[in-house]
Amino acid sequence: MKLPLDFYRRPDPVGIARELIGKHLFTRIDGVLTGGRIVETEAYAHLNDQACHSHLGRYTARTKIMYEPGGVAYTYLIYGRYTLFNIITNEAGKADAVLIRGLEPLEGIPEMLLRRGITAVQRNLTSGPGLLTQALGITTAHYGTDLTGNFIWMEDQGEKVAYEDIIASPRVGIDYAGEDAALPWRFRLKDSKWVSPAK
DNA sequence: CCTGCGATGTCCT
DNA sequence: GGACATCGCAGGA
Repeated sequence: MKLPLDFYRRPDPVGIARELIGKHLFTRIDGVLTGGRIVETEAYAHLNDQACHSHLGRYTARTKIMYEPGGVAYTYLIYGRYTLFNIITNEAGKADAVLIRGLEPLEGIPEMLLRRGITAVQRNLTSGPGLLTQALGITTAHYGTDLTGNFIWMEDQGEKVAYEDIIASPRVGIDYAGEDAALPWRFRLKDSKWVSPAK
């Protein structure tokens, strides 16, 4: 079933990031269904987390969507070439987010290969936050997209992932966050080949 | 207005 | 292991 707004509008982005492992992410862009199983996430909290774009209430053109009620997409361009996809969680004004970092491709694989410009189903089809967005057709144009709508959504397909099968470790690429860089808020499905290659 | 750089990935050595 | 592409945004002037 499609994850409802209630799922997103809760506190504790860390718990939500963990719960999203084993859920499914779908897009229907230009009428084409693509999607897969989420195997890697990271949590970003508006409180006491220097790595979070909304840290200290920072409110800019880029971060304003984070202050909406949970259940919308936060997309942004990184390094001038990759779009990263986050879900916004919590209630309005409590700007938490979860970054989706790894996906096991399941649905619409031919279209995803086409978008990625590769011919074989291999790890770099959807392993990595900048790659899965390409495969799914997510761009900065999807900034603010309703995650319970018909373009981007998540589903619980009934899978129960065992606690010990989810590996928690420090987040990637946030050395600037000082001691918060050590927080174990990156979650990966154990033994999945579809987690991002990042250390 | 101007400058520096990032929640990355790829290619080269 | 290291260089670097490429551009919107953040922050300072």
